[in-house]
Amino acid sequence: MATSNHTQMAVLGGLSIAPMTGYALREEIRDTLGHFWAESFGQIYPALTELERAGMIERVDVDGRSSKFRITAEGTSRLRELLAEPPQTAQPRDGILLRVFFGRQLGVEACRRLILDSRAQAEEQSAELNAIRENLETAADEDSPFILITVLAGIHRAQAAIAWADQALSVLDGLALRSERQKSSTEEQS
Amino acid sequence: MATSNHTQMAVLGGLSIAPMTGYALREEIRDTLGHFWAESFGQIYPALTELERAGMIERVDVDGRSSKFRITAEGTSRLRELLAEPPQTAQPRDGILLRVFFGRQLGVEACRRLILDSRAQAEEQSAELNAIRENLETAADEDSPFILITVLAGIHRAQAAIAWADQALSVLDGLALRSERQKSSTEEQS
DNA sequence: TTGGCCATGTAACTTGTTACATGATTAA
DNA sequence: TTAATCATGTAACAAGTTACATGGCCAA
Repeated sequence: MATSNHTQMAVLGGLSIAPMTGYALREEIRDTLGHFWAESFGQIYPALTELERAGMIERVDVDGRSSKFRITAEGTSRLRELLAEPPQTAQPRDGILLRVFFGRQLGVEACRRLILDSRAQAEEQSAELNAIRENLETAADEDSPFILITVLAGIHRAQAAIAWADQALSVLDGLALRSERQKSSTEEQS
Repeated sequence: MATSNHTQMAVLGGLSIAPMTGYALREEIRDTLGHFWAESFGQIYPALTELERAGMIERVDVDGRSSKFRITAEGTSRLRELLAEPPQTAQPRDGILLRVFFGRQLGVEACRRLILDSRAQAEEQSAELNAIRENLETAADEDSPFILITVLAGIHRAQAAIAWADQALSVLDGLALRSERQKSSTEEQS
């Protein structure tokens, strides 16, 4: 499979920060871009092969089984080219919202659980990112302000998810209350 | 291509609200789930064929070139089954954040433009969804509270995107200021 | 000596988009 | 009569995940 521009972008971008092996690249991407990006081995290794063939990256520190890759001058200009392309926003797909949308079929209780779970996850994420944020705010290298901005995005999103969950739960409470009243008024009629 | 569970979920879900043609289904999905879900014709038509063969949906109003589909009892129970499956959150991929992350390569000005664009989009989205929200809050049918919850999610996200953009821009301003000062102090030294 | 991590790579599969082909109906 | 919209469907392509295969190194 020919690798996508996006994967090339992530790979070249990673190597623009420091030379490393394919394995380390995956780890780096998972740990630092994890909250808004993902690449699997099945993408990274073919991308490395392709980029090397095109002279965008080169091997250094070849030591038998493993080798670090370094970005070349052509690679850097290719990276800048890719970054300058307009970002095509992928179609959003949110399994939780899809389930909530059809909540009448799923049932109020199951909806509540879904929302509570996603709230808990957002809390966790927010805490994690805030820890990273503190380190970044004192860092002085050239990359960290940009990294900080992406972390702030994650924090805002997590906070929004929490606020949404609370509001959603109160809507569901109102729903439960209403059906409760309906039930009792039906009983009175009978 | 065998259709995915998610597409089946969306198709069965759509038909659980009202019987309609494949074409109308696409429109409905685009217009009401649009801010968190997408399906293309290439997914919908094979899914309809498959679901019909499995007895989950059936044709009504066949009029030569077009036919409406209605969900059957088996279809409804299949839908409930699918909805109850744990939502697997797809790997997030945000092209804007990826570009900002490598902002040192992309340049501060290009970053600013990206962020401003995404802010404008979020403003638009927020306005659109707020209009929908007003209609939903007065609606009284059984589906609308759930739909309202998904709309609220979109509004919270859009607001978060706006707040993030403003914060990000102020980080970039600080960066520009700092490099400005560095330049002038270098000039003093020379 | 065994299990875990580092490291590389491939193949099969799943998922989804886009472009194309076709044709009816309807409004300007 | 011509363009837009409704409607259905397929084929080619693109993108990405997962599982598998392989093997060295190191610590308990």
